[in-house]
Amino acid sequence: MDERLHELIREAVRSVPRGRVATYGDIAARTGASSPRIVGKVLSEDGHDLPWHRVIRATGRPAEPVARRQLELLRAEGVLADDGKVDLGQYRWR
DNA sequence: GTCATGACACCTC
DNA sequence: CGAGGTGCCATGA
Repeated sequence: MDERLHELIREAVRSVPRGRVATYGDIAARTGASSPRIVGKVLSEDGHDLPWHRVIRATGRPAEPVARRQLELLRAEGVLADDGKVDLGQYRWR
């Protein structure tokens, strides 16, 4: 794994504004990651100190393993989820 | 080298 | 809108 890319991804996640969200694909495209999967890997391994809850899947639903906690954190920032699904059209970053 | 796994995305039906 | 199949790529056995 390229360390520079690793840092770029962390930086991109850090740059997501409070009250907004981004998809794994968005972060991947913005950082040049070869695949959205890489983003998920970085978050799971080294995302504990990042606003990881602002990164969700393209469907608007958070990743399964942390879905419950993620929705709470988002709700605390003003990102409302309709039946576990975030309105990307409204909250998607840039 | 092959095979399986996973905080994913996209296309079809 | 959803379910299923396919593509994707780093990692570890």
